[in-house]
Amino acid sequence: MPELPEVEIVRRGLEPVLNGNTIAACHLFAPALRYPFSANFCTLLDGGTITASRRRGKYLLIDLDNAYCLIWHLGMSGRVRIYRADDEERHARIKHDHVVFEMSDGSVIVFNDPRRFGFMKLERQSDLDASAPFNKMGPEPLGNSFNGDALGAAIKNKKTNIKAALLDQNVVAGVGNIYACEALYMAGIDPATLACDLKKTHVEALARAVRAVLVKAIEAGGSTLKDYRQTDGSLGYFQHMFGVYDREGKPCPDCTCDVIVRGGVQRIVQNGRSTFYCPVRQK
DNA sequence: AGTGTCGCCTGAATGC
DNA sequence: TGCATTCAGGCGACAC
Repeated sequence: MPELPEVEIVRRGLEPVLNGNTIAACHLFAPALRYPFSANFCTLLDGGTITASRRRGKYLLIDLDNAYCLIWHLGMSGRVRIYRADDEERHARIKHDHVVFEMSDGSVIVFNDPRRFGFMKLERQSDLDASAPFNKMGPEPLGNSFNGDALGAAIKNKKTNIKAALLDQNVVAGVGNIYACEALYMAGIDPATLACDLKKTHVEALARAVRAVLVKAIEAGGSTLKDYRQTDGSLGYFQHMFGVYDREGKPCPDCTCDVIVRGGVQRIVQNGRSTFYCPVRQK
C-alpha cells in the first residue's frame, strides 16, 4: 500500500466525513487485523465526536473528544471506502470489509484489507508523541524541518545503503519502496551507495527529490499498483509517471542510451526488497 | 545499538 | 485447466 502520498489522499477523502462528525456505531467483522482489536475498541469509539484528523508518516491519526486518538495504518493492501448518507449501497459489505463506522450524518466509512497487514488501535492523545512508533519517527518530508541538513544528520552514521536508509521511518517519515526508488532516480544517486558515504551535494539533492516526488504523487492522486484506491474508488495516476519503479528493462525518462545494449532500468534486491534504478544516470 | 532476515496474510501473476 | 510457486506498497520480532 500506501506510502505517504496514498495515505494523504485517503486523509483528504476522509476529512469531510470525519471532522465534527460523530461515530454513531463501530462494527468489527474480524477479531484482529495485524493485531487483535482491544476489548474496548468499539466502546471507546461509539458516540465519539471527531475533533481532528491528521497524518503522520504513513499513519492516519483521528482525534476524538474523549481524549483518545485512533491510530490507523493501511498496511499493504488497506482500502477505505466512503459512502454518502444518500448512497443506497452503503450497507452492502464485500469480502475483507473488516471495520465499519456508521457516522451520525448517515455516511459510512469502511476499512477493507485483504492481507490484514493494516491495524487500528486507540491511544491516549497525551501519550501519542511519546509512544512507538512516533517517539522515534523522522521528520515529515513535506514539512519545514526536512531539508538536506536534517537528512544528512539522520544518515551520517548509517552504514547501510541509502535505499534502505530512506525506508527507515526514523530517518524520514512516510517513504516506502516506490518513492525511495523514484527519489534516488530523480537525484541521480546509486541506491547501493552507503548512506554515510553520500556527498553533501547528493544529500541535498536527495532531500529535494524526496519532497518533489511526494508532492507530484499527491497531485496525481497517489500510485495504484493493485490494491490502492482513493476513498471514492478512483485510481491514482502516479504509476504512469514512474521513472524507474516497476520498469525493469525499459528506458528511463531521461534515457539517451541504447536500451538494447545497456539493458534499461535494472532491478536488484536490497535488504529483501526490489530496487529499480538506472545504472547510467545513478552513480 | 545498529543492521539484516524472516514472517505475518491473501490474491494475482507466472510456470509447469 | 489446474496446481504450485513467487511476489507484492509495511512493520516488528528476532538473531547477530
